[in-house]
This record gives sequence, structure tokens and C-alpha cells, in this order.
Amino acid sequence: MAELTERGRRTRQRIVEETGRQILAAGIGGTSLDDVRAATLTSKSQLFHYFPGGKSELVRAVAEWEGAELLAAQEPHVHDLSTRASWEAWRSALVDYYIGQGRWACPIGSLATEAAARDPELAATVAGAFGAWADLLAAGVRRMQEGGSVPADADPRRIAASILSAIQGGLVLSQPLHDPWPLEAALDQALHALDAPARSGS
Amino acid sequence: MAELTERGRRTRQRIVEETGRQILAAGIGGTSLDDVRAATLTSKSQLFHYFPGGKSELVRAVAEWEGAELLAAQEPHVHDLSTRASWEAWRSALVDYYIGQGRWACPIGSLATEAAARDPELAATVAGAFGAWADLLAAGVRRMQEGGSVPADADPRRIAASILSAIQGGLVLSQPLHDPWPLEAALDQALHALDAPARSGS
DNA sequence: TCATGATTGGACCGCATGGTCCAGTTGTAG
DNA sequence: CTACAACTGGACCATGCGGTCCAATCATGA
Repeated sequence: MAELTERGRRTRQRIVEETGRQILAAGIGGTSLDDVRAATLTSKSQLFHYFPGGKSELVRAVAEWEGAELLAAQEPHVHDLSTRASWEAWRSALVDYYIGQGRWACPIGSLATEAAARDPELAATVAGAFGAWADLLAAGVRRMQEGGSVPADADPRRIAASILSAIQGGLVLSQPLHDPWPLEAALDQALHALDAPARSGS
Repeated sequence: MAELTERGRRTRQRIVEETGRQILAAGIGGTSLDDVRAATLTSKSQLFHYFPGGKSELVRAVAEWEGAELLAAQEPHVHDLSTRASWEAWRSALVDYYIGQGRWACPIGSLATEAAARDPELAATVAGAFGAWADLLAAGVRRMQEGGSVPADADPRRIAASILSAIQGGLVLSQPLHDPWPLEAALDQALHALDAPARSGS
């Protein structure tokens, strides 16, 4: 690969984005390099030119890009989770991102399930994406703690993880039903952790 | 298939169980009929003898069996969720089932993610399995309501869905990390819905 | 004993897939 | 203008897969 020119970077990015779309819709196994090649109007040699490691390297690149994209899609809400209203705004935008735009699955979550066991390197990438996401949520929880609406002795990391789990698990239930209600119910229930009365003692 | 003799039923069951194991470890796409054939000491013809519809019919049979198996594995806890202590016992058994026995994934949840879009019939089977599971949990929540520890105006179905989501989502996070803590955190947080103070008014 | 149908073994087929290879084209720096 | 490297096109290959087929074997009831 050596160096990439502007054209090369654009072609590479086109491949990554299109592969991401295909994987979200059909999974890794359901996405063939020929599908990607056709959809991006490229050729086999280009795929292997930009991703010498073949499909697994391509999928890993997709995971990294989707991880960043996912956080970007939550702006500006995710950086201002200091009030209950901002959490609600974030929640609405997130549900719309998944359901309203017909995704019905999480780009990262679907990778996690499918490849956790088979590709350790991919698993690490996915874990990193989840970690970054959880960190942002935990920072928000901490802001709520400072405001006093969340008990000071609660662990922000655990609350963040439970909210993230609600999203992922809600999607798992919503997918086969093709109905957003489990996702919404799970997410709303998880957010109740932010409404806990700030009792002073343990 | 017409009629099955005792021997036939045992062979068929052996195929279903082994396929379930393979799918849990490697996913549907990562499970080839040859793998199953080798592990069960059967032949191709037997696979298609018992499952004329081919792989998709086999996978559907696996889904049905795993759904029943999953509920059976939660006995006797899941039929006695009337006290906080019984919920804790259920929780511990469940975490042990997934983590302690090295599963690291839900037999039904993994099917849900991988095949929701590709096989509508399988999606319906999976949705049914989730529904039966959620019904059991909702019945437990109702028992807690009767005992007064859960507000009467809460919707047991939504709480049950949120608990189930916590399990599924927690597993999604735990899988790539290979660490049970997100599952445990999510599940414990979700169970806090059972500790809500039974305020009288809305 | 014999006939019938359930059961089993395994060779075989066609196809899609991931991956290789090399020749041709484009862009750019000197 | 030219040389070199980035880029592109697409034919080609090996393999693994789902699925088909037919002949052999077993079990059972008449």
C-alpha cells in the first residue's frame, strides 16, 4: 500500500463504507467480496490492493470506521449528557438512528456477536469501540452525579455498561420482531438509573 | 420423513444437539453440514433424510430445541420468581449457565442477530422463543407486584423485556471482552426495577 | 421367511467464494 | 517528456459448500 494518493483514499473509503452497509444488512458471512466489488464499481485487485490481508483485514477496517461513525452520529448529544433532558434527546436520536433509518441492528453489535470467537483481532477492535462508547456515557453519568441526581456511591462505569447493554439487547429483541418497543422499553428502564433518589447514606 | 422409529428419533436429536453446539461456537455461517456430519458420525443423506428442507430447516429445528432447552435450564427458579431471593438465585444460575459453562453467548440471541433479516421463518421461531421467555419473567414480575415490592402501575411486560435485553446486551458486551462483568452489571441494574419503592401515586 | 419401509453410507455435482496474477492505465515528480 | 509508482481491470484458480442420488443395510410385522 505504501502511500495513498487522494484518489486512493477515496476509493478505499468507498469500499469500507459499502462493506459496512452490506455487513449490517447481511452479516459478515452474507457479504461476499464480489458483492462489494459490484456495489463499489471496483475490481478484485483493488480490494486486495487496499486490504492485502483480504476479507478479515477489510472487516477490521470496517469495524474501526463504524466505531468512529457511531460516536459521530450521537453528536452533539453524547458530549452534553449533563441533564435528564439531554439524555432524553440523546435517547431519541439513537432510537431514530437505529429504527427510523431502517438499520434495525448495531454496526458494532452485529460484529461482536458474529466474530467474537473466530477473529480475536476483530474482537479486540470491537471491544475498543464499545469501550470508547461506554467511556462517553460514563462521563455523562458522572456529570449527573455532580449535579446530585445520581447517588455519589454509584459506579458510573457499571451504569454506562448497563445502558449500552440495554441498547444492544433491545436491538436483539427488536430485530426478529421488527418492532422497536423492546429497544425503547429496555433503554427507558436503563435510564431510570439516572432518576434514583440521591439518598445520602448507603 | 413419514414415520420415525426410536432409532430415527435418537439420530435426529443427535444431529440437532450437535448442530446447536457448533452454531453457538461458530455461528450459522461458520457451521458447515460436513462439520455436523463428522461430529455426529452420520452421512449427508441422513441430514437430508431428517431435514428435507436442508440447512435452513435444520437450523430452525435447532432454534426450537434451544428455546425449550433454555427455559428448562432455568428451572426451578424461573417458575418461582416471587421473592427477591428467588430472583437472585435465578440470576446466579443464569450467569453460571452462560459464563461458568463456557458458552459466552445465548443460543437464541446469536440466532436472532445472524438470521433476523435473512430467514423470516427463523426470525419468527426466535421471536417465539423470546416471547415465551419474556412471559415467564413477566409472570414473576407480576408476582412481585402482588407482593407489593413493585409498583402496581408498572408494566410487567416492559420490565421483563428490559431484563431480557440486559441479558442479551450484556452478553454482547461480555463476548469480545471475554469478561463477565458487563453481563453482571447490566443484569443487576435491570433487576433494580424490582426494588423500586412502591409509591402509591403515579 | 420374506417383504416393505425406515435408515445409512458416501460418491458426486454445480456453484459461489476468497484469493492470485499480470497486464494495462493514470497521475505526478523531476 | 519520461520514468516510476500508484492505481485499475478482469481472467483465472483452488476449495469448500449445500445439495442430489442411488445402492446397501437394518428392523419389523405378516
